[in-house]
Amino acid sequence: MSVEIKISLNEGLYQKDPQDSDLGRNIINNSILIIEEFGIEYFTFKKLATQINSTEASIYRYFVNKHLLLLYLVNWYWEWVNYLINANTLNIDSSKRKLQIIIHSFVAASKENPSVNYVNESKLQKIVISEGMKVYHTKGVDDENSKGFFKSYKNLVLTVSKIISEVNPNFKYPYALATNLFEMTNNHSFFAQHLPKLTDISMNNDNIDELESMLNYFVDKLLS
Amino acid sequence: MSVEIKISLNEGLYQKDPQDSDLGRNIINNSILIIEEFGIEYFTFKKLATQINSTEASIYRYFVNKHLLLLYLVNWYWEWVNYLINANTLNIDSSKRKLQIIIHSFVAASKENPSVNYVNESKLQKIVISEGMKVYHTKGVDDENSKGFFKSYKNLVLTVSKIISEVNPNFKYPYALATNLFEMTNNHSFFAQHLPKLTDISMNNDNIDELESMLNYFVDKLLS
DNA sequence: TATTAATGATAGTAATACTACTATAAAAAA
DNA sequence: TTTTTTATAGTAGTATTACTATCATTAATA
Repeated sequence: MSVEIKISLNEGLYQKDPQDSDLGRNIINNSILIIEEFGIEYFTFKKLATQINSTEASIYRYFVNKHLLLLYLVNWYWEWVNYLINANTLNIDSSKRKLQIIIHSFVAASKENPSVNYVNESKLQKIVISEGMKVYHTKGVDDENSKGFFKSYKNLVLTVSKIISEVNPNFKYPYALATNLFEMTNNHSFFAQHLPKLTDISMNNDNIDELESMLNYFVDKLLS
Repeated sequence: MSVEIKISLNEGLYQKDPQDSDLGRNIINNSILIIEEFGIEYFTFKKLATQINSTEASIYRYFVNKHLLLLYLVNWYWEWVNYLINANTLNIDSSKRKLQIIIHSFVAASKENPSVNYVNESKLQKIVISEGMKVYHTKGVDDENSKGFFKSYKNLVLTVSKIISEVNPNFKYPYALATNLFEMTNNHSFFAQHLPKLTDISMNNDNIDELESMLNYFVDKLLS
């Protein structure tokens, strides 16, 4: 028993929809595995082709280059988190509670039931934490932004900012706080693991409670 | 009349200290210009060599690769901001006021009097805003961290966290807030220019007041 | 004057990031 | 059924990147 979720993404992100073929789904699936393990710098279409017994040329039919492939994956994550938030706040009345659920979704997205079998959500979250910000820190942002490649992120931020404004209509920075919550989640996950002197949370194994507490504390204070 | 400031950086960052020779200073100076204008992806040692009428091989004598060169530049910035903070808070008694000065230093670092003639601080700040986070979002972080390559950042965060704790000794997240202030400064500078839907501040020309106000507001609320 | 250090000049290599063209098998349309 | 289209694989080739190595030249130092 599984509910099929079709995540639809901006068509400009790919040459050919990878969700529509075995090879495409294989590309998604295995690029996540390789990037998560070795990082985006190491990752090449050649290595991916070898791993899935295909060829570079075939992969290029799906994605223009590895940057666009990464952007596709990160967009997928943004859409997925947005979906999670909508699903989990559907029957909640309290805006404060909604915001707690949002924070939980940011932190624990990868703990949710996997919804698409060719996407390892847990590894994808790690990619977003480690490589996510690279998709917009390029000289091509403005161009890509005009093509709508960051629409999913802006949507997510809009969703969250609305709830923030419901909690406190006088708060002057709902967008900045929404963005910051998402970025802080990812940054401090990363810092806890790799640069612990830059954070207060300790995150051995997979204990994410501290991070969630901190984000809730920040939000409570700022919106009080 | 100028006060000479020698910024000393971890020796592992370079093969040969670029501050000690004309070629070295030329490398620093021109790499800042190229990276600021075209981004780190476009930047290569070959292009830099052509621009300064030198050779790839000569540049490799100073830096192992472009990643280490970028890390050197970003370290330089971290040290410089740390220096600015120390200089500008020296005779200040109030911790609250110190924190305001810190925020001002983060936001307006590039507006300070230039201190080293082969470093364009204004362009370096833009590099840090656009490319800074890439220096630690790599698979080599742990290794580089163990060599002390992020010491300057950790130092900066330590300095700021101490002041935060002075303002409110009960605040549980001084390190995270310190880091977040620095990262938020850079992120929202970038968002204001390229992805305005992700922030509330509008930053046409070089009006940085809104950003500074926001950061002060966040700090006040969180530490109250 | 001999020695060392710094830089330049040149060459070469493996990997990356592609593009192009052909072949073949399977699916869809005629 | 035959034809056509589509999807993928296979192969080859190119410019650029990211280096490494070697040797020559010049300037500074002993």
